[in-house]
Amino acid sequence: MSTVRKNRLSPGQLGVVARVFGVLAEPSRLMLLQALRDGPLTVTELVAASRMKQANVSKHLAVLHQHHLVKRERAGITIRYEIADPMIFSLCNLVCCKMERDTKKAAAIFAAEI
Amino acid sequence: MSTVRKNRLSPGQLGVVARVFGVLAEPSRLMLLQALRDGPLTVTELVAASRMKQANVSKHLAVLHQHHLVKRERAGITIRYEIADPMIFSLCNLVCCKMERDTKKAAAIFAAEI
DNA sequence: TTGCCAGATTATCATATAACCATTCAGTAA
DNA sequence: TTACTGAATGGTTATATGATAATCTGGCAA
Repeated sequence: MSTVRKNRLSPGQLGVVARVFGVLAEPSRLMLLQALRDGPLTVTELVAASRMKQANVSKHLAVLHQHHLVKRERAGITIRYEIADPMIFSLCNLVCCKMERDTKKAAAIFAAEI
Repeated sequence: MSTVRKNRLSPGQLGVVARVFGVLAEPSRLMLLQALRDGPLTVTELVAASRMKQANVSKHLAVLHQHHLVKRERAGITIRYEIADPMIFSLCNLVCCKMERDTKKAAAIFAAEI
């Protein structure tokens, strides 16, 4: 594992990585992922949870599924989506912690100026 | 710290997180970050390393700087950029490891692309 | 079969952004 | 001051992506 840790990535690999980040670069999709954090949900439930139109939810779910971030499973007439890779939450936590650091830093600077 | 670990994020916070992912969703910017991995570089050096036009490099650096992913420092007539937060590499490693896992499942498709 | 419902797909519009070129700004030296 | 150079900025074009409405599909029940 981790042949990537030392070596540089090729332009092609960078493209793939960028693509994954691009999938996460949408608040609507992050909201859907967050809604799925406690377990699988159907599309209808996600529509209710996100206050987005059904077509919109469906499209975002398609993008997430395409990049293997969610799994789908038929349950009778409905379809249940669930998180495919908990790594997503590690990613979000890293970014959130960074946000907190930046905020504290900004607050400290602000306080120092007064 | 990590008040974020349990709670849901507000739409506003999701927007900020998405924004950071959006900054990383560009192969050109990832390439610049990768080039900066071993230490600070000037804009000219980055232009050479990335094979991009100077204006393009400058704009991407501005985006990275705006989101506190790189720091800038004047050195006489030149400006040296450097990584502001090594967390970036943790992010990339997570995504790369995920790629490796996914690739094992569909090695043929990925190999064809390279 | 028909009707219904959950979900996917399509078409269209608007917005966002990257690449390129030319220009401008800022720092240094003569 | 002027000339030179590294870096930033503006404008334009092309492409990509998101939101919405309307339509289509596929499974289930009567």
